[in-house]
Amino acid sequence: MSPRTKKQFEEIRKEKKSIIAETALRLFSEKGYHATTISEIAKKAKISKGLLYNYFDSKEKLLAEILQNFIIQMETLINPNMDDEITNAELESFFEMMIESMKTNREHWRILFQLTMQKGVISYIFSKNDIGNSAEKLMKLGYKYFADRFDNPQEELLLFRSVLKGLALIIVYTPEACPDDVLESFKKRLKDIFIKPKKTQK
Amino acid sequence: MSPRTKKQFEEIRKEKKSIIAETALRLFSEKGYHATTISEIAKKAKISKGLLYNYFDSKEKLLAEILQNFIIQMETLINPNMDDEITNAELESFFEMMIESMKTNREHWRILFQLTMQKGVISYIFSKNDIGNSAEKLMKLGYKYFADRFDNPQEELLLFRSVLKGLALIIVYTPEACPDDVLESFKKRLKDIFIKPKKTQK
Amino acid sequence: MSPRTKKQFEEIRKEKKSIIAETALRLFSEKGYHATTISEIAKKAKISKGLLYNYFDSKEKLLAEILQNFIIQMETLINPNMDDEITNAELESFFEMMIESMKTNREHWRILFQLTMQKGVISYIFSKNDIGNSAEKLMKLGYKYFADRFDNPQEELLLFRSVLKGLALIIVYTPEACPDDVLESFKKRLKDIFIKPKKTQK
Amino acid sequence: MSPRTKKQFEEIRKEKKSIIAETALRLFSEKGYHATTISEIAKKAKISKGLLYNYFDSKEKLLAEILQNFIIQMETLINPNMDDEITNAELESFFEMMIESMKTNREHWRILFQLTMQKGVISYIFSKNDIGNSAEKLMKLGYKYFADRFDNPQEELLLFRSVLKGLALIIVYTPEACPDDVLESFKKRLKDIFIKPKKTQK
DNA sequence: CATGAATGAGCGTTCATTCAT
DNA sequence: GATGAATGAACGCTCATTCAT
Repeated sequence: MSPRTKKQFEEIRKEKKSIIAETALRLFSEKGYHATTISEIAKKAKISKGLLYNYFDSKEKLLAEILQNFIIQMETLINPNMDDEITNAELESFFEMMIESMKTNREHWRILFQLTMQKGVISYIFSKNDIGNSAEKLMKLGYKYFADRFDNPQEELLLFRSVLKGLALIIVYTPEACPDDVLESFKKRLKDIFIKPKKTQK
Repeated sequence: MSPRTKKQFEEIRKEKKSIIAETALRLFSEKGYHATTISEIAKKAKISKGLLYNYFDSKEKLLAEILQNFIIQMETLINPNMDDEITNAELESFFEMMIESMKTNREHWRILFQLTMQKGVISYIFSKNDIGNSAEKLMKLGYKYFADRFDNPQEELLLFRSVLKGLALIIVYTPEACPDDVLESFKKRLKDIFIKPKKTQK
Repeated sequence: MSPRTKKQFEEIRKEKKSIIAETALRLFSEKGYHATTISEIAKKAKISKGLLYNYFDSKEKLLAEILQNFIIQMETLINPNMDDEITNAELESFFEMMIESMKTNREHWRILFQLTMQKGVISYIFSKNDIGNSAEKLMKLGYKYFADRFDNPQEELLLFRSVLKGLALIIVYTPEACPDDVLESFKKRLKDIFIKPKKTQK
Repeated sequence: MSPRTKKQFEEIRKEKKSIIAETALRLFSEKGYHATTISEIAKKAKISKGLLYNYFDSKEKLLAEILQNFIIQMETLINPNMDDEITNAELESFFEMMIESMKTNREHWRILFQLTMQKGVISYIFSKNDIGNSAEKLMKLGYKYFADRFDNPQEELLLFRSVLKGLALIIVYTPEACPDDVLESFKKRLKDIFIKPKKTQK
């Protein structure tokens, strides 16, 4: 029974923090941020309220921290590694990754959707990330992608964004409405629509 | 000097009620139902909290009343007049009307989006309407529409729903991202994709 | 169509005031003073809230005024006309009158019971009447009555007061529990118990 | 330094809950249920409003919990152990226990009196107990008791109930009006009146 | 590290009272 | 005289947060 080493303590801390975060994630995504109480999170995570505040400074910080990693991850996904152009292959893999992410991170996406739909909370969280910048940059690259391939790039970009956003909603909120096989053929359909060779410069 | 007539009172009531409802509509749509307080609504509507309850029985009823007309309107829009089949013309006008509704009822749609994304609140309000039924019926008719025209109707229905949902989000939350002219050509694009003659029966 | 005379106006005022008072009396007695709202009284009396305040200064004053007459009436009932002694005949008629009053003024009595059972409200109302004094005086005379006739006057006075109070509760709150015929024979029983000739002075 | 044990917490809870309940009991009995506010109870109990709700779910539940034990106790008192008949000894001990209860549970009785005198509140609390049933059964047994002993049982039952009710009011609200010695001789007087041998069957 | 008792600001709501008409 | 819209203080209650242990 030697006293636990610092490392072990840290391990425990990390694990407990993770449990809390996951519990909160689930509750936030199900009931919404405002409708979820700290008491409920603590109870479901089987710890005391006091301890929760030992790990997270506030309810808002808890939310922020939960989304932090996910947002960073999304940022890298959104933020193409090259700065000048999106290739067909990149768009294709962007598709795949986004859909994969929606399927595996349903709860994060739900929270994100809720937050983007109301003023206030989100700004605080997003202010710490470059996600706004990344999104803007992506939009420009996207526009260029479509401009290089379609006669009406704005229209096509809008279609692209609509489909993706809508699909996200469906996957995240009514997954039973898009079983895997349908989703697979659906992806093909999307590729048929959006992935085209660049127009030849005359 | 003489007391106000019944008509005058009615006038006052109607007008004030309308002011309150509009203020609440705006705040609910901006900040979300839960994050909006009665105090805030009252302050923004420049009345006392007490008076609000002279016009609306509760916060929930206020929300319900705000959405009531809109939901009924949506229901008739969603609920096709014929029970067996959707024609090309009907789908086209459905498009048009939905997009028109999103543009003119941005705030109602925002609230609706928020509500559908969290358990609880919505059920009470929707329980009084057949919107669930209508939606289900529409889904079936939609499937039939695509089944009559496409080789892979499930996939096509998913595409259709995705585009519509996504477009709704964009129009409602970032209208600056889809100016009228782009939207017009976009509608044509959609029609090209989804409106097709029925496959001939062999 | 000559304009109404002052007298007529007063007549109308008086009548309306009476309607309000009666409505309030009924509600106070049924639901209790605190649980009855001014709005409810006004609605049941078919007048506006504002008008009610034209006739009564406040809810408390309304209550006070309702009880005023009744209390005065009770006071004269309680307050024996002679100052030195209660005769057998007087006690008998006191019996009769009290029971009669309970039967005919059920609602007033209910309010009175409620009020005597809580601090605060009652003091204000009773402070304007001599009912406290009268009661005290009566108690002394009562004691003398029993002292002149019974070996254990204190005990007998307690019995007397208990019976009367309890009977009041029963008549006022569960009148169905004492139909007229039972009540009649009951009165005889009471007289048998309490009405006796004075003990002869040795 | 080390966290409190479960036992310690239980101790604290129990004690504080008791303080709150006693404070509420006193205020309810003095001012009435409706006229007593949660703020007042909290202030008098020297805790915050919030804490009160840590111990009691609502004002109504607080009332219910305060009365719960007392009502159960009353029920067993009221509910005679045998189902067919009340004996002289039982009536005598019923007397004694009732009077004892009124003296020691003055505040509970006050609340009970108040509640029985207004519609609404009481029903909720009583619905959970069989007190209504018990009372009804007692009434039948009581009638039988008097029918077996007196020529006019209805009248005698009414007298019995009146005396008891009235005495309760006096003991509970003006205890100074019935000192112990008077009460003792009073009880004897009552026994003389009501306790008699059964009439012999002819 | 861990507990949950305790706080207090603020919530949705009610209602006696006032006042312009 | 008569109306009911309007007020505001106070109600019962909730909950993020703190802190003694």
